[in-house]
Amino acid sequence: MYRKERRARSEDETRRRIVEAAMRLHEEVGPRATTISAIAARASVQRLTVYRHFADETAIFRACTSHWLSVNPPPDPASWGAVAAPLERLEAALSAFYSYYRATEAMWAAAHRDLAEVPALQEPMAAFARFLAAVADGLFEPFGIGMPAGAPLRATIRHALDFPTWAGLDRQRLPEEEKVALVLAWAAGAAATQSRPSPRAA
Amino acid sequence: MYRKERRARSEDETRRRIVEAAMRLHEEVGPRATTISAIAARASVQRLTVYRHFADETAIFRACTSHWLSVNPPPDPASWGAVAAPLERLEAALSAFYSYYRATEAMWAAAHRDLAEVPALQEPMAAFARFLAAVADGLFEPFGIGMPAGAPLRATIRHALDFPTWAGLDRQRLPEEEKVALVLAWAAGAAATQSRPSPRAA
DNA sequence: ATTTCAGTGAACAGTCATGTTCATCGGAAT
DNA sequence: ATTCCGATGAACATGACTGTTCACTGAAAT
Repeated sequence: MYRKERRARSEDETRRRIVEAAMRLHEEVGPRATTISAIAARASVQRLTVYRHFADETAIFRACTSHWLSVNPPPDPASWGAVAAPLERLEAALSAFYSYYRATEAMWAAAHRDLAEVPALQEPMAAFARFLAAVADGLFEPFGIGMPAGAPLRATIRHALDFPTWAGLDRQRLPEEEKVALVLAWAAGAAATQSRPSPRAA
Repeated sequence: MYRKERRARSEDETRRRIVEAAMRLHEEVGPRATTISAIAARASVQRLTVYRHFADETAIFRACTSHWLSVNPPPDPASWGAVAAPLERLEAALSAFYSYYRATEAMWAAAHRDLAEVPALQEPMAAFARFLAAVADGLFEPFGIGMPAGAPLRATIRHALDFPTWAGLDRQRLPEEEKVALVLAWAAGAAATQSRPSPRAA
């Protein structure tokens, strides 16, 4: 029989080169504008070879996403799990997310931009949104504010964790520490509104 | 001579139809994906006719932008100019912007999404950003906080005026009044940090 | 030495958009 | 009645990408 060893390795090498090329293009021009031709050229591989390794663009996409996430893992909630004080915990999480966003800015910007046009992007982005929601809950809970009253604080935390929020503050040229400090101020303000009753009956 | 009267009117009619078609397409599929062919089809006009009326896509673009802005004028700072109390003034402005954004959501989302890929979009968007900066200044000033100290509040107001901020809060399903209330809470929190000194010397 | 097969290079058909030319229609202006 | 000219419809060349076929190469595996 034919078991192939070194052969399989060089095969994997080619595949890896294709995935890496696709990844860099997703980052540079966005997933939407990334053509199979461009991937092949960037990987120094024949276009046909790409087709041989991946059935369709979605398959390339999946490979890219998981590879990229393994190289750029999002912040781990465990890293601030030990911090008991709610504000410090929030600060730790925000710092982690904001430096993550700074490091991976190009990819997140591209992903958000092309979200509507690239169906294969929607599942992973939705998953990340669920992750952010869970993180927000984990940061909100230690404040010990009940849910109808805590809604503003909860919404503030969730908003702060979003990439577009970071990007918006970054466009204002705020350095990372000031972004974090600003959000902490918002949280303080939002927490203070908890008692403000909605104008029900006049 | 040939002065054309009714003729000119029907000519303008055609032009108007083209601009309207382009506008609706910009809103529906985004400026980037709007092709001249699609504009012609939508306007029930021959493709060649579009070329006759506009030299290049940029020309169509300019016509669209100005027409759209005349139909959808952004909030006028004069409408809250009379409100003296800084917080109420801020509230009035935010309400105005947020209902404007709700009404024109599709276009703003498309514009922000395609900003990088459509050069003709960059000038008008930059102009709008300058407008927002001016509005932010006008809302910040009445608080009477000096500039080094007031930076967080100023940044908060500017952030709140951005379309992506509105869109992010909207994705959290906050109704307009709650968005405004939330931002007011942030502003209160940001204003309260004005005295916090930065850790200069240890 | 021979088999196997990933990758090559070239070609082809198909889709969609661009920008340009040309002869022609038909209503408005004279 | 005749001229003007905006709009038409069809055609053509161009460029980019997709997906597929085919014969071929060359190195790894036997």
